[in-house]
Amino acid sequence: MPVRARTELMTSIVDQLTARIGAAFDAVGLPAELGRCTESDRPDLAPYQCNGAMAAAKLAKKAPRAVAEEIAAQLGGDEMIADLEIAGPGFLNITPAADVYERQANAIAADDRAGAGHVEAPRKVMIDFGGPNVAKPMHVGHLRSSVLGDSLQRLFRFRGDDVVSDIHLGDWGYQMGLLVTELQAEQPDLPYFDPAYEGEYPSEPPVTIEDLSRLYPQAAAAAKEDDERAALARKATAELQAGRRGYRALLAHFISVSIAALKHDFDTLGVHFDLWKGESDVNELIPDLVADFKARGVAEKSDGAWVVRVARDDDKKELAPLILVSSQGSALYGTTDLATILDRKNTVGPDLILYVVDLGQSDHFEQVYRAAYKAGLAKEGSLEHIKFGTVNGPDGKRLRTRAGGTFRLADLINEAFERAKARLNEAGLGSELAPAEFDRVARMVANAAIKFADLQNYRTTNYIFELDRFISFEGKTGPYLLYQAVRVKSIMRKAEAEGLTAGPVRITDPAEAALVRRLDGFDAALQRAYELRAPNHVCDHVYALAQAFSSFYAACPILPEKDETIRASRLMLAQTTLKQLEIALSLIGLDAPEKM
RNA sequence: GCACCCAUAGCUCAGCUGGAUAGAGCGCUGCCCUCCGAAGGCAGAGGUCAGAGGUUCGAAUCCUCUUGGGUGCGCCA
Repeated sequence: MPVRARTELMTSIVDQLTARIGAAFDAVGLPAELGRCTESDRPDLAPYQCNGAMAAAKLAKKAPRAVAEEIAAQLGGDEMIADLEIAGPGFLNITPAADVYERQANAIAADDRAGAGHVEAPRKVMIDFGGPNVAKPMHVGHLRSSVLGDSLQRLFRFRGDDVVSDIHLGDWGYQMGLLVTELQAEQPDLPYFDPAYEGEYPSEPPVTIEDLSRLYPQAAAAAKEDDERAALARKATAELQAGRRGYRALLAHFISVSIAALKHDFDTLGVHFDLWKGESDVNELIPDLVADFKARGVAEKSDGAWVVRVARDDDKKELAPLILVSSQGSALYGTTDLATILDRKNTVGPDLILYVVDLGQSDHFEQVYRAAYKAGLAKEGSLEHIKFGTVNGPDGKRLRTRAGGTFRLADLINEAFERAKARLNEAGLGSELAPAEFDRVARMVANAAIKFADLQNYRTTNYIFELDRFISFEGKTGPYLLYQAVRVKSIMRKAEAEGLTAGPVRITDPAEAALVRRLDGFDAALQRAYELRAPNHVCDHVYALAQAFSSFYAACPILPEKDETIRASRLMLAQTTLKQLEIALSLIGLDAPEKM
């Protein structure tokens, strides 16, 4: 099959109509962009609409209805349009010819991407997951960067970009000094603390992940209370960054222990990174970067520190300068971020970097981006902060444990898993599946619940975490979507067992046409999600598709249908729906089992 | 104090570059399984889109102000 033919076939009905109506606008001397069609807001009147005539009225210096009539006259003999009516001030209501749906359905059925297109010019895109900290266990905030970032990496990759994802661990600052000194207080005899020690350090880490998650809060609390304790940690931080051997060896252990634990959590969620780099990886680049910034006048001295001024005249409020080197001589968060941009420029060469980080850090990233542009480390506009809101409890405040502490991500994942198992047992699935398979299905359900609940909201929304609602199999939830996919799979299995095969789509019922329209909207939904970096548009589409299938399923018998042609057609619709469902689900990180 | 994010049905949330009668889920009221998975479908009630101005043929959407909430604001990350 020639590629060009497929591309031609895969133009959505909306786009085909837009092209034709655009040409009609062009023919009467108006901009073709006015021909843009959309699915109708009034499906009771017609399935598609175009509002261009009203926008054209000013340009054409005519009444909008008159423009609409001219366009309608242009489109008189169009074989794709069965009916075109002018309504209200100048709406064009368009009903496509009956065979349009059939042709489109068959094209989508034949396409292994189920109608989804590619970006026109693929780019190299890096996705920065905003780094869990080595010292601290992941909390619910990390759920959002993980789930959102993962969906974006899947979406961008699917659309054709060359994506490199990086977890970007927080493994370098003051927190590390806190950890080192806290461990020293507990186990002063370890060789890492002996400056005179010259031998090899043990290859076995001196701590477990449990030790780390105990030591850090302990140290942080102590340092908050006691300035001397804090000073000790600061000194250790400086020595670590200066390269003190024992401390660097300890850091390597902390990182490897943390990565092992993080990998476990991320594997459970089904989130994967190409790179497990961290802040400490770019330390070597900092001295030259700082020297370069000073030499070129990008950085200047201010109150004993070296800063990069990033304020702009048209700012509504003055943005504080980015502090490159503190008055104590140490590198800060922003310095490391700049060095990371340099590192990525040298090793990956991205056209675009997306930072999936909560919106509380907006100012920080604005500073870093401006400094990077100013210094020529990145092209203006090539760094984007993909910001997101908080996960809240039922009280509308940040989600906390009953005791008031931060909510650990691992606990949340685990709780969802337990609830999913209980629910599946109620449904009698526990006795039907082998234990390992049962757990696998429960995991899929739990992840679907958590991920869909998160992604169906627009990124910046602060949403309330209610596991009861998310894990429900009824309504707009992840488990419901899995159920729909599983139901279609069951039909396809049964069809295969009975030796029934799919055939060309023929539209015999309004529910079939509605399903085709929904299938046909796939690419538009993906484009919107891609452009806005907003997977909630993918969620909307999957849910609408699942609903359209359910309506179709209720209205149109598939396997029981007596007419062979119609049965084959409906099987084709079911098969195509399943294909698109599975692709769409994969883009939000969900995976449907065979049975549940 | 300043900046940013937000305010839409009883509750939780959508709303694509401004378009007709503002949508979905939960909850509520009715129907629909001798038939493919009813974890479903169909129908209905429920809204001054926080408030007030403005731009526009047209505003939940854009601008200004007010009220109410969240977050951040020079040497933590």
